Amino acid sequence: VPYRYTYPRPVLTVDAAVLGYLMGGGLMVLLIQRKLAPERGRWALPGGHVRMNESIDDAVGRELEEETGLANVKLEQLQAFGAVKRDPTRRSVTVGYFTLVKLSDHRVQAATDASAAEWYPLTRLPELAFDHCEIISVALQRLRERTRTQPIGFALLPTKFSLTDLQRVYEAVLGRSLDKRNFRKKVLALGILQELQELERNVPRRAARLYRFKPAAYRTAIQNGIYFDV
Amino acid sequence: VPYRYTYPRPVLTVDAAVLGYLMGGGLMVLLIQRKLAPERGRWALPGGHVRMNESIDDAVGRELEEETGLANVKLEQLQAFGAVKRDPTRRSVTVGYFTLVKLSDHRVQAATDASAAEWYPLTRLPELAFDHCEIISVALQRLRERTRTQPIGFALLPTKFSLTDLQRVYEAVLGRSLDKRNFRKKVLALGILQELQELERNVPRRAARLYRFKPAAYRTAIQNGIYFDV
DNA sequence: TCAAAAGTGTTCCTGGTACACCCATGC
DNA sequence: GCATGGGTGTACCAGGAACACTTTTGA
Repeated sequence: VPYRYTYPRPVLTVDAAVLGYLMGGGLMVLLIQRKLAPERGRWALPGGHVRMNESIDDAVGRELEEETGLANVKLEQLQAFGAVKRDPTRRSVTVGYFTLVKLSDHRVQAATDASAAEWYPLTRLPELAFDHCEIISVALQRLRERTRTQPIGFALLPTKFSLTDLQRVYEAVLGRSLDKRNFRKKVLALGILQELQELERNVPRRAARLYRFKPAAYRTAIQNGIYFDV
Repeated sequence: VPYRYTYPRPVLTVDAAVLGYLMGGGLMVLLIQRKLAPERGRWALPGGHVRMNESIDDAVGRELEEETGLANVKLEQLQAFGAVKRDPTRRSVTVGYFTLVKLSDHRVQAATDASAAEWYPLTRLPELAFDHCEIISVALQRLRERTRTQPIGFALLPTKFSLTDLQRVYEAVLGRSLDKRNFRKKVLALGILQELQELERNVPRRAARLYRFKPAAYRTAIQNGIYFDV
């Protein structure tokens, strides 16, 4: 039974830019290969149609899980993308979302409308469907703003990490190098890091001390925001 | 002829939170009274349906002009609002926009789907249709962030204004009072103000000097952003 | 002469920035 | 012993914050 409306309606979709950090590889984004038209076979952000009985926030979480297996991820809305020709085959409007995940936490796996799901480095993206390249660039912009007010590094790193790891994350996100001494001073001053009695293993140099974030202080920081001007 | 689709589609609309500043009255928002269902007779943000052959950015400008007479206004997107029950009568998703205008520049006039168009102070809003109250609060939040990076005062004030006028704008937006001497020092240091050989008239006190912004320097500031931490 | 707001500088202190050398480890 | 990154402290400077009195004008 087709659905009938007095006036035409654009298709409404949601898309998720899920970012992760690969040690030694920089920022990564999770892509799927489309199994269906339009843009069949091309790489794209996970996403899909909004159903009538779910909010757009719920829709993007569902689509992400369906297509990549990533579940229980809290996504933040970026904005709507509504250029007339963004989908050459029909009028569609999408709402972009983004989030940060630890690569180590998630083994991604293609499913439903995706024939593959893979992490790609932001610096070497394949040709993407629709305006997904623009969505990713808005996500990156948002992430850069976020560094000032949220402890983003900890969403991206494994539980235990060295201060150098953390600095590399910030350098990858901001796209510039930072002063080691000043970075450590500032990040330790936030008071959300706990020094562990543990060092890196199997490195061909002096092993770095490992840290983790203090869960309570970290939650407070997330909620109240921080002021971290690197 | 009704339009038919294989899957159901939410209605897609756009809404504009147009903010102005009234001397002595604080921040104002432009509202219309709805002439049509749903929410007929209730006050709401100007807005309406997105057509198939226009971008969402174009749609919001068109709707604003149609309903209030405000034309050639550059609106900035906030985000999409897509809770399932935001419109109790049907599934609809809206994209919120906002902009700043000089009250003095615009005589608003209701038209098409609006039976009235009026400025309301943000502090005394009537009961609003749908989730428009939330859209306004997101707009205000965005405006506060904007004070750091854009010379917002000048979008809201008449061409000639005193430094006290400008300070009142920032106080209204930020919701706190500012130190007069520090404010003047900082705002003059931006180098986008031109001192005029002209004073206020008809005030029952010492008249304040008037300023205007230097057009060239102002445009540069808009483009490159400023750093203005009041 | 009173009320009301205009206009004006200085001091203190915090916090950012720049900067170089020794240390520990694995090979 | 050498290459590699780990780890550490100081000095300078800019800019923010706090703060009070005199001036002008109209009523």
